[in-house]
Amino acid sequence: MVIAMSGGVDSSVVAALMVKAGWEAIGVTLQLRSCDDRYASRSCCSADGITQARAVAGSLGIPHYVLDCRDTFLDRIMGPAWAEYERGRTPSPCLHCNREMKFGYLGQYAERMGAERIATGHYARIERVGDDVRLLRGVDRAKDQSYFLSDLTQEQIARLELPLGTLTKLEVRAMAREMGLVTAERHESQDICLAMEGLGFPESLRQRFGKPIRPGHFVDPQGRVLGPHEGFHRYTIGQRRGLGIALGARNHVIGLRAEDASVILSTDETHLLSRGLKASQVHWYADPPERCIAQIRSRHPGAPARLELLWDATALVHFEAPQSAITPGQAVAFFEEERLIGGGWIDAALPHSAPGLPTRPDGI
RNA sequence: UGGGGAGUAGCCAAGUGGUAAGGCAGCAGGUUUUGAUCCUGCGUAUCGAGGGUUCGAAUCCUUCCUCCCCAA
Repeated sequence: MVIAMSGGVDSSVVAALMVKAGWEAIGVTLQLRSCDDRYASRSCCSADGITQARAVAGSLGIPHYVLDCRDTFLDRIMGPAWAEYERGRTPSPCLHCNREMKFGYLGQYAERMGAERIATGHYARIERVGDDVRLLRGVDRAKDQSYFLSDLTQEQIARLELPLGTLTKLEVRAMAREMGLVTAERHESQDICLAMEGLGFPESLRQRFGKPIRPGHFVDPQGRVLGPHEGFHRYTIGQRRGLGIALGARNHVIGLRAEDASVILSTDETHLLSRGLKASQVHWYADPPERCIAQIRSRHPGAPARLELLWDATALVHFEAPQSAITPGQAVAFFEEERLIGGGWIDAALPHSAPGLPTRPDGI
C-alpha cells in the first residue's frame, strides 16, 4: 500500500491507521514545487511538509520516498490552469491535481511498486460492495472532499483507501494526539499549493509564466464601459472584492468576455443566478439517473437537478432552483444520496427561462 | 478677466456656526485543500489655499487657485 503523505495531520493519521491495520505500507510525498520557488510555508507541498512526512513515516517505521514531480506539476496543472484564465474561465486545479498527480503520477508509481492500494487523507468514503467500488461523501460534511475526487477514473477510485471518511476532523486530530504524531498540531493547509506568498493564485501563475497583463475594461450589463481593470486574469464569476473600482454600490462580476478582455459587472445579484449549466467531459460511475444532486463548487451543498444527456459526454443540468455564480472551468459533481455517481466540467451557465429573471450576458 | 456652478479621505457623498455621517474601493483577520461567495475588524480627511468675523467655522465674510457649464 502506498500512502500519500503531505506532511499534514490528516495523511499522518492515515499512515498510522494503515500501519496499525497491518498493511505493508510505504509513505510517499509528492514534491510539486521547488524549494526555491517562493512557496508559502503553509502550503501542502512545501519542503516543510516533506520533512514532517518523513518524520512521521520514521516514527511509524515505514519507508518514505519523495517523488520529484515538479516538471509534471508545472506542465499538467499550472500550465493548463493559466490557459483557463486566459480564456476567461476559472480553473479548479485541485481536481486536476488529484487526477493527474495524486492518483495519476502517484498511481503509476504505486503500480510499479506492485501496491494494491493508495491511501490518502481525503474526507470521503470508499464502499466496496462485491466488485463495485463506490465513493461516498465524508461523514464530516463540513470537511467532505468528495467533490475534489469527482474527476477520478473508476479505476483510480477502485484502488483508493480513504480511512478518514468516517471520521470528523476533531476525531482525526484527537487520534493524532493520542498516537503522538509530530504533526498533530499542524494547522490546516489552506493556500493552494502553487500560489506564491502574498500573491493570489492567478497572479502567481502569471508571474510564474512571465505572461503580460492583459488590459481591458469593466462594462455594465448594457455594455457601457465603466473603467479599466487590472488584468483580465484576475477576475472570476461572482467576485465582489478586489475589483479595484469604486462604483458607489457593490458590484459582482457576472461575466467574462475573453474576446476583448471585458469584465462584466452588475449591482444586481440576481444576475448571478442561472437555472442550469452545460457540462462537458461528463463521466459516470453508475448509470446516470434522471435526477440527482449537482454540486458546482467545493463548498456548494449541492442542489437537486434534472439531467439531460447530450452527445459526446456533454450534458445539460437543469436545477430546480436557480443557482448563483455557475462558473465555467469549475467542476460539477453528481451525487445520488451520499454516493458520487459522476462528474464533469462546467462550460457555461444556462440563460434564464423563468419570467422576471434576467439573462446572463455571457449566457451559453 | 461676462454670467452661472463646484471644490470634504482613492472614488462618490452627508453635514449651512458647536467641534467631520454613510456608501464604494482598499487593507487585515476568519471560514475554505480551487477561484469566488460569506463573516469580523480597520479611516489622525491641512473639509482647495490665505486672511478675517466669532468663545467656537467645513459651515459666515473676503482674496486667490483649480475644474465644469453657458455665453462671446
